[in-house]
Amino acid sequence: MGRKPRCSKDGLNKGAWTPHEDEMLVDYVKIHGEGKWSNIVRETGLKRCGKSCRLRWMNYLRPNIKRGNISDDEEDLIIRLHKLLGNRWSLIAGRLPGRTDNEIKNYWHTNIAKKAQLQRQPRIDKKRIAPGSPNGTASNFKIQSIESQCTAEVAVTTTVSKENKTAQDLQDSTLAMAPSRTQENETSSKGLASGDDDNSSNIVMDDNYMEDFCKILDSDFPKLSDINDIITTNHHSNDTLEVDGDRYSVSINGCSTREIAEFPEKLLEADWSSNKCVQADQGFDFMSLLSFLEPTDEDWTEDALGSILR
DNA sequence: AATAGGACCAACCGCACAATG
DNA sequence: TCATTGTGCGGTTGGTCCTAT
Repeated sequence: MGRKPRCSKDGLNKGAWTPHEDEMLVDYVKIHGEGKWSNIVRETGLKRCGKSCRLRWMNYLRPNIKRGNISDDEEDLIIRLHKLLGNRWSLIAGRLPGRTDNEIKNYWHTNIAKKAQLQRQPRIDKKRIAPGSPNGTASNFKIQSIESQCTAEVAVTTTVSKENKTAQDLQDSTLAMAPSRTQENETSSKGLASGDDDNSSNIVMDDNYMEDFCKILDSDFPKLSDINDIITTNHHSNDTLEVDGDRYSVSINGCSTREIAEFPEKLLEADWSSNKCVQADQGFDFMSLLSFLEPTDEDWTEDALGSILR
């Protein structure tokens, strides 16, 4: 935000750390603990900026840093977590004791990404099918994007179909609910599509619920409990989703809202505490999770869940 | 033995965001 | 309310090591 990087101050060392510098940093942390990195320069005379000190400590000097090759199990976990979390290296590293985000990031780029490239299929970039017939009798608006992952290209499609509103109306209203996602995250997906979605579930929502629901699904890390609340609160016995008297059917990635409703319940039932992959009361990337499961072509079964919990 | 190219990884850079004055 | 500071994160760079020719 317009602030000059402190590391660019004159007189501060850059490049590889010397053993003496390491020693000074370790001594400082032993006495003062982690944090307050910018004080180190003032208090020790170490000619490194705070950021550099933090990085050196976190990635190299910190106790319990695990050195050596990434094991097969660790690689497997990295791939799975990357499926779930994307390039959130610090979160991934948090699930791998002794490994740093930098190390995992490097490993990903030098090993796993390379493997993935070999397996990569021809890519279809964001595809957008414009609204259909202007008379609005059918809603044919569809956005489809590709979730590019290390071993598979998975199309993730959010679908909302309407029965008595013009396609453009629906496009305008629903896109307006979450304008940020498509701007900020090209690999995320969102869309509206035509409405022969017979698997649609039985949900009635008013405007507020619809808005909440879309906001949650379109956030980067919707909370399971939030999704669950919205869906279960509005789950009724008829076959449509109603907003302002208009009827919609909703599906995500081809899954009906009933399946979506069951999905978080199953996730909540799962023993997240033992695998620490994703905590039920924390955020997770719903779309990534869907795309992770999608290639298995399975329902939301315990087996499918088990495959990511393993 | 020399060297070019690739692989690896530590460190840097820019940005975002929360805290603080 | 706004500017500044501190911290953390992901992307990128560049130095070093390794390997093939």
